[in-house]
Amino acid sequence: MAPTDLAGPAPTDSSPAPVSAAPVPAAPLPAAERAYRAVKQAILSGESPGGRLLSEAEVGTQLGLSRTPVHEAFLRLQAEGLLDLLPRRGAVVVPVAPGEARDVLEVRRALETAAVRRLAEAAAAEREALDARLAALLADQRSLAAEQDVAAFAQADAAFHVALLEASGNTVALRLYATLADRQQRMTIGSVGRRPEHLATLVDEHRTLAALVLAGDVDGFDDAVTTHLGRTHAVLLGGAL
Amino acid sequence: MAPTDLAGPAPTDSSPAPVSAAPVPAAPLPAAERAYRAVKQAILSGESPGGRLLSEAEVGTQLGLSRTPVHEAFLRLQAEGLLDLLPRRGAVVVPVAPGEARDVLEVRRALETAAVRRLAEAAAAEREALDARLAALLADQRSLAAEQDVAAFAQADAAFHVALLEASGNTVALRLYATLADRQQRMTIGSVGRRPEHLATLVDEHRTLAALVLAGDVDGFDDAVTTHLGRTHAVLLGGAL
DNA sequence: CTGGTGAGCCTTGCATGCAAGGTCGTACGC
DNA sequence: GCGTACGACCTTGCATGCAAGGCTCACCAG
Repeated sequence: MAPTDLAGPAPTDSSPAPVSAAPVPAAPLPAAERAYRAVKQAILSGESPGGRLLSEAEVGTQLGLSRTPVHEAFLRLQAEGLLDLLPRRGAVVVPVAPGEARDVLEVRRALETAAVRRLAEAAAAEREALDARLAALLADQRSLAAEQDVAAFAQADAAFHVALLEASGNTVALRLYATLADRQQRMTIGSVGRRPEHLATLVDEHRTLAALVLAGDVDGFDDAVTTHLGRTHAVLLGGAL
Repeated sequence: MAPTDLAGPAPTDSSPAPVSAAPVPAAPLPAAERAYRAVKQAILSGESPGGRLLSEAEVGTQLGLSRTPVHEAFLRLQAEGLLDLLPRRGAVVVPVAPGEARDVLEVRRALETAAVRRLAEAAAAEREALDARLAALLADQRSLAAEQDVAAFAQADAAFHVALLEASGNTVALRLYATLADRQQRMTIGSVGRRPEHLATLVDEHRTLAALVLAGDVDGFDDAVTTHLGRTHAVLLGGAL
């Protein structure tokens, strides 16, 4: 058994919270949320690979929770397309589909270009405010690229692209975009760190993208971001450039 | 009380399924699924307007279910962005945001154009197969337009656009697109039937779109679909053309 | 009349219990 | 040896019970 390893210590008693010595000062986080994050993390990190059969009781025991919050977590993950709930069988981790990388990249391109299109129609002041924000993010990326910290860079990269969506003000697009980030993380993890020497190239491309946004050049952005997304994927995943 | 009217007869006993005289031969549908559909329908149809506070017990009573399946339904609807769950308060129906129509339309345009772009790169045979399918859908639409059955036409219209996404083979995009349809339905319902005399125009535009897809003219499609989506929204919603 | 305080009611969070459904393994018949 | 049927186990579906948290409203003091 023991398909995954979601919890640390196995709780022998059923007390709700084992006192918790977490440094987080905030509320102890509801059980359902803990279950959700734990299972999602296990899936995205590849710890629970595609095809794995998860059972509520099993996960619940490992996390020291009852089945109820785990069940709810499974439901949420099914809605996100990460889990497939089989009626009376269990929950299987949906395997990454063969062409999923291409699918995600295409949608990201479409959403980002749409965001830039809206920005191009907005007041120049709005674009300049965004540009200032992007400049700050670029500075971070430059140092991360210099340190060749691929994991941190991946996060900074995501922040850059999300900033575009946020600035566009299209909340519907932003929500959809967020689910894509999860999927991409899942595809990327496990091969992170493949090409740290190319991170600087990605930063350069980000600078170019920022300039195109500021200029309101939608077509130029569309071309550039298409290339960029493909390269990002290649660098982080270690595929062909 | 009685904010919504989700159930028909009030079940006095707690038997799981009241024999059910439904003509559907399939399984009696799980309780959680029934709760989900009922609540979603109530939201999308506008029966439960934005801002309304729903309680699990209340809905459960109306549907003859316990709180558990209703709770699960609420969770799913929150994931879809239709419900906002307040920790110990209840669930409020998320109101349609002011710019939501524009947001949805932009994303639809982006996703559809992306689909056509991929189709344009695919084999011509694939486009021809799609074209045949679209032609069949167009025939349906023509008769529905003639009958000025706006509700049925709205469904046929959705089917046309979904067919494009399906044919592209981008399952990620297709999933995202499906959630958009829900939102658009919610914006549309309540004003359906405003401009039945313009349905023929929409059919014509669909024919044009189909031709552009067949020809692989991505830019032409992008332009045409942008106009078309705006007009569709206007016709079904009764706004300015 | 106004401000504050307390209790009660309402809500959900979560654990548990029971029952139904499915799968797999085994034993039996051929 | 092979096919089939039966049984036990494992899974989820859902109802229920208990407890915690928040809001509202009434009551009281000033």
